[in-house]
Amino acid sequence: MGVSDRKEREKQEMRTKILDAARELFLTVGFEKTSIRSIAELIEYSPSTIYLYFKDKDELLFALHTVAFEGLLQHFLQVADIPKPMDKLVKLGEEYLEFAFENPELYELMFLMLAPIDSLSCGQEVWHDGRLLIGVLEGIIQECQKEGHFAGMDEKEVSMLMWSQVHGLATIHLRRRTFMFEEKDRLPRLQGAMRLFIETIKTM
Amino acid sequence: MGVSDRKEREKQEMRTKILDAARELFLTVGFEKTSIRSIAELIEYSPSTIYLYFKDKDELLFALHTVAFEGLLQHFLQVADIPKPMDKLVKLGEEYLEFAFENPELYELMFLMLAPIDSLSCGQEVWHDGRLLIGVLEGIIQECQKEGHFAGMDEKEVSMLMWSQVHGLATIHLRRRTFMFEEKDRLPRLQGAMRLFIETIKTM
DNA sequence: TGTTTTTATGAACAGTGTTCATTTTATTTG
DNA sequence: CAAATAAAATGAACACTGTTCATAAAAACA
Repeated sequence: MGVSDRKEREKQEMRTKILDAARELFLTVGFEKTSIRSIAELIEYSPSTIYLYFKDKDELLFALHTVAFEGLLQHFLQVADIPKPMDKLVKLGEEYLEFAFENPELYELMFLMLAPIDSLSCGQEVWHDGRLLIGVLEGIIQECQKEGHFAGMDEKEVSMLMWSQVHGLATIHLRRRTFMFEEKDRLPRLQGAMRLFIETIKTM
Repeated sequence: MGVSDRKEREKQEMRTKILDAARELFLTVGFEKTSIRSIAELIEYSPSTIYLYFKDKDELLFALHTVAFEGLLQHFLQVADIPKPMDKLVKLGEEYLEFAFENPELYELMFLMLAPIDSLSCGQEVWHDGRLLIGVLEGIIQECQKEGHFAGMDEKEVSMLMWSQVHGLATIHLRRRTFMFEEKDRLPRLQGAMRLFIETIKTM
């Protein structure tokens, strides 16, 4: 039956059509203001149609989740051809922050939002994308260890230290907590902290 | 006129009554599920009454904001009688994480939520509470510098480094991103990273 | 007591996510 | 090709949300 094949393909096309619209609204008007109804309007279907392709809004968000991780992975792959492992590591951190600042809505989806994770009954395959990125980080850390860095340290702990550091800087900024400081101090504080961090791990 | 005095007092009592109810719901059923209507029901007033005492939901949230910061400040004051500045610093970080883990909803309000900050037209007095805490941190860092630590470093940058580090750990955990790892790995990873961090700053 | 000011309310508005009976469209069968 | 069946799309409705505003109750003042 060639028909059911086409049906399956059309179903997939509709899913990506919805996803694309969701992503567009998500990135332009922000997450808060992206409603099922607005997505439906953009693709010129009724709101209820969306529920034929996605269980609920969280499942829709989670599908975007994967798209977002692929974006960050692209950034990560740019470090591959850097020869020195420690330089790789530094560049990785910088790429991470760059992605976070340039794609705040996607970053929110990946590392800040609670909704799509709490609901989705949390099967382990949900975390595939995230684990991949952590894997890249830990791989580079192990390369560094072969060159004598992070001696006697667990690469899992080192990766956690580094991830949480850049994630902390990213979220403080994305959640406007730098507004606490007068404007001229904001960027220097962030950049200064990052520089300090880089200097520190280089000596580890 | 003793009357207007009493009126003012009653107005204040009503405000705290609303705030207490909001806080209770906030901490029990969570932020997402705390609605104006549910607050009104708890204090046995109509929803519209709340709007006589708070401009909107964000202003209400922001009032809780201050309450939350006072809670963390209490934790911070516990380090005052520790003699060595570096021990103070370490304890401060541990207290910070303890507060975050024990009061996830308050932590969210203070450092994660966007709503009460974006709306409130952001007068500088809004940040008073946060600046106070950063002030405590920077004070202790300066004490450390007098003992030879963080030589040649800007205490603003060091404080940013430390804050973002513990904030990063806190949010990764609070936002369930540790679920990426198998269960037995989660706490060790967090604690390991924190231990590494403490060891590192002790050598700075 | 009558008037004015303050305080509280219920109804309504516009929005949300979601469900479901009904209708439209597409496919298969006689 | 026409009728029966299966699939897809929809509009109306439900139960929420934050918020506003004219009206009603209560308190303060004259």
